[in-house]
Amino acid sequence: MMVDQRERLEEFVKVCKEKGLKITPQRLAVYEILLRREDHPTVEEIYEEVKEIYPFVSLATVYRTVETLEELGFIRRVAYWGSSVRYDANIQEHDHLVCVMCGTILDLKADAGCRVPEEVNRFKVLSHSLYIYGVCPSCQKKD
Amino acid sequence: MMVDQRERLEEFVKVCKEKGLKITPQRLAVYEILLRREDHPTVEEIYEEVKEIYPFVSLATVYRTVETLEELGFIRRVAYWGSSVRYDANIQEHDHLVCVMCGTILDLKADAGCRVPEEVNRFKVLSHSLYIYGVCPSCQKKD
DNA sequence: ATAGCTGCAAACTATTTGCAATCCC
DNA sequence: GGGATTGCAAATAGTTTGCAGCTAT
Repeated sequence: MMVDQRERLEEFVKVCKEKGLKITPQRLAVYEILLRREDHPTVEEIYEEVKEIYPFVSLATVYRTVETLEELGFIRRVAYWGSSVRYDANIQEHDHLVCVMCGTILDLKADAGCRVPEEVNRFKVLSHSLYIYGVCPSCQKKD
Repeated sequence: MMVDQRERLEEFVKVCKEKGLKITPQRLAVYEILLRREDHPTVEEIYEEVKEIYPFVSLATVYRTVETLEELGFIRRVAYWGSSVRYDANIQEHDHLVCVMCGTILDLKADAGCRVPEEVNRFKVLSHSLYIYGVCPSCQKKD
């Protein structure tokens, strides 16, 4: 697990070098945080965590960094309900478990068994993901 | 199809009366538009269409109306990629076909065969939906 | 008559952008 | 050194809200 994250980080450094992008501490921090977290944080949440290490970081930088990471294909924007975008460093196909009360989104390893054809309604299919909506254990208690 | 829409509209009127909500032309127009359209419009798009009939309608009213319709369970917010929320008057369980180029979202009738258990990871499951991402025919041409 | 709605404008929240100073390679 | 990146502040885009007048029941 840890090893995999390190590999991903090294891959990121490699790709940045290839593209002439600079390896800044802020960039590494944002990607590390996203690799470590499993709850698909918002940009604001990533910012709060980066600030613990680099107190002078600006929110705009975090926005620009996630944009870069997304363009390079290292992270994905998660389809969401709430008012802000959430990001996910797990770029393999996987399903999502969404709490409709608090908005938390967890990854589900196993594909629930959907087989999606390469073409649907004349759309060229690129990927798919299954969203399961429910109430998480901690929100069930609140009720 | 038309009949079904009329039924839904009558049901809406009935529920409004029960709850002491007023049946205003703006409300009916918004719901009618959502029933008729199959592309999950944004609030702005609904507003543009309502304006054709009621030129003095305000965007805020459309926002308030979709909120009401959502609370009453007549429409659903669709998980989305773009920057604005999209709404869907089809409240039955169904899957979505999303164009990653233009953001259009189409409904897919047939369930792709996912069987989701009632409890996953200790979440109480309420519903689920499958998102298939791809490129729509018209965006394929643009490339 | 009156509670609920509407339109307007102002407020808010999330995100993007321009720019001068700064930092990696 | 020099282009890329950053932090700040200002600008946008999407959405919400307060309020006075209007409308459906």
